[in-house]
Amino acid sequence: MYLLLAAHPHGAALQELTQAGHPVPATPEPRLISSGELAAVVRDLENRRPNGQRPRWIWHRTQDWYPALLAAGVELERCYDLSLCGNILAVSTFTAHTDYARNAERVVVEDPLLPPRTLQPPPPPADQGALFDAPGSRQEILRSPEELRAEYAAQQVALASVSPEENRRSRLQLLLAAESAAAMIAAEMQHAGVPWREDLHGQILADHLGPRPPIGHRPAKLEALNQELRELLNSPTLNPDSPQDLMRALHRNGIEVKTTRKWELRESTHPAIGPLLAYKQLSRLHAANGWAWLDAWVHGGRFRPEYVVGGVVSGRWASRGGGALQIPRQIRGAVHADPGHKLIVADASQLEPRVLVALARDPSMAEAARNQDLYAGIAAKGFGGDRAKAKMALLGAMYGATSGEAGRLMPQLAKTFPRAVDFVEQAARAGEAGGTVTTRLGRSSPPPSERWFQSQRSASAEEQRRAESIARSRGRFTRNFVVQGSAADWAACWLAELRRRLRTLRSDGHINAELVFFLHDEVMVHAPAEAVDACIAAIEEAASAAKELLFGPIPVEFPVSVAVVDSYDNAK
DNA sequence: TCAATACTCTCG
DNA sequence: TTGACGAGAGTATTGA
Repeated sequence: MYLLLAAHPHGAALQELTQAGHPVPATPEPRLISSGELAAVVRDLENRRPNGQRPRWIWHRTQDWYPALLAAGVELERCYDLSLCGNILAVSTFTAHTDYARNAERVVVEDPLLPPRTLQPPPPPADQGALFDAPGSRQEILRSPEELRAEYAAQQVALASVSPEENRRSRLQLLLAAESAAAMIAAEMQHAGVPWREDLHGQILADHLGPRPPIGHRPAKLEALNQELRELLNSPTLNPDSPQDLMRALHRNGIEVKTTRKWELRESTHPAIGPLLAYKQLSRLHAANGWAWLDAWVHGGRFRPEYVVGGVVSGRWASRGGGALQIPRQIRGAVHADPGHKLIVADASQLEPRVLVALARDPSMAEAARNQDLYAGIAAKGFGGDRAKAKMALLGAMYGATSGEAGRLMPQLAKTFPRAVDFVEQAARAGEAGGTVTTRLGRSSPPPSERWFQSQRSASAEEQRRAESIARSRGRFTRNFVVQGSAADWAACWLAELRRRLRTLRSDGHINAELVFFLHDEVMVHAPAEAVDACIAAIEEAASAAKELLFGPIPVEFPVSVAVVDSYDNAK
C-alpha cells in the first residue's frame, strides 16, 4: 500500500496510490484529515497491514512530517522521501537520459527557509496543532496532492527507464530506499537523543577549567594561563584568542612561526609554548563544549542534534547545530548509558579502502583485504611489511596526494595493485575533464562549478596554470567522491538493515534497543544490558547484508569492530 | 554597525 | 600559490 501525505490548509490530504503513482480506483479523491486527528489516522493505517505489509508513506520531506508523528508516539516502517529521492534522480548518471533529469531545475527546489547556522537548539517537539501552520515553521513547497503525485509518478518513470544492465536499476532503487530510510532514522535518532550525563560533563569541565565563571569571564584555569603567557611573552595586554595579537607577541620573542596553529607551535621549544598549547586546548573546550553548550543542547539527559540527510554531496550526513559530528574525545565521558543499559559502539574498520577494493575488483588487494587489518595485508604484499607506508600510500591514492612521502609511494602501490590505483585515477581524470562520477548505488557528483568553466576559457600562461590547478583540485574531489560516496552508500544500507533488525527485536522480543548516534562509519545503540548479544548480532548481520546488497558475493570482508561500554570514552 | 571572511579547532 | 578528501562551529577581523 502506497499512501501519499500532502499538506493541506486544514491539516493533511491523504491518498492511496499504486506503485506507479496513480490513484487507487476505490479511493480516487484525497481524504482530508484535520491536524488533530492526523496522528491517530496514520497510526491506524500503519497497523492495518492488509497483505501483511505495512504501507509506504510518500511525502515531500520526512522532516516535515515524521518528528511530530514521533512526538505523538507514532513510529512508521517505511517511507519515500520525494525531496531526497528527487535530488538523487536529478543528477544521477543512471537517469541522465530521462525527461526527469532534463527538467530537474523545475522540480528540485532549494529550501528558502533553512534556519541560520548558529548555536540555536531546535524548537521543542511540535504538538499536533503546530504541525503545519506554526509561524516560521517549514512549509511544504510542493503543496497539492496532485503535484506530489505527479512528482512521484515522474520519479518512478525515471527509475523504470534505467538500464537493468549491471543491476543499475535495482542499485538505484536500493539507494532511494536507503536514503528514505536514512531520513526516518535521522528523525528517530533526534527523537531518542544521545544519552548524556550533565553531571559527568560538568565534572569534566570543572576538572579542566575550574568552577563555572560568570557569563563573559574566563574560567579560572584559563585566566591563570593567560596571565602566565602575558609574563612569559612580556606582553601585558596579550589576548591569546586573537591570532594577530598572538603572532606579534610570538615574533617579539623570537618565535618565528607563520601561523599560530598548534602543530606549528609544537616545533618551538620556547617556554611559553607549553602554556600556550594548554590555553588553546582549554579555550576550545570552553568555547565549543562548555557550560553554554550544555545549557543549550542537553535536556533531560539527552543530546538531540539535528541531522541533515543528504547534506553532503557525497551522500554523507551533515548536522545543524550542536556540533553533533565533532564530539571531541575529551568530553565523550559524558556520553553514558542509562542504569541497566549499555552503549554498543560499532564502527566499520577501514571502510573506505575496503570499498575501493570492492569497487575496483582488484584481486590482489582483495586478498590483502581478507586480513582483519587491511593495511597490514597491503603492507605484506607491496611494502615489505611496512604498515605505516602501506597506509599512507593507500590514503594518498584515495585523496590524490602528489607530493611528499605519499606521492613518492604511488608508483610502488600502482605496481602491486594496478586495478585499484587505476580506478581512482580514472575518477580523477574524469573530474579534471569536467565530467561527473558516480557511486556504486548511483549517486553522482555535481557538475563543475562556474569557476571551473571560467577557468577553462583562460588565455594567458598564468591563467593556464591556474586553470590546471583548478582542474586538478576537481580531480581530487571526484577521485575521493567515488570512494567516500560509495562508503556512504554502504553505511546507509548498514543503518537501514540495522534499523529493520532492531525493530524486529522490539516487536518480537520486546527488547527496547535504540539507535542513538551515527557518524559516517560508526553507529551507537543504547540497549538494555540483557539485549547486548542480540544487538551485536544485528549489527554484524546488517554489515554483511549491506555488503551483499552493494556488491553481491565478492571475496571482500567489511568487518565491524564492536565495543560494549557504559561510557563512550571507553569505546576506542 | 553588522555581515562576510579568515583562522583555528574538532570529527570521519 | 600547486596546500591530500569531506564536513561544522566559535571567535576575531575585515570591509561595505
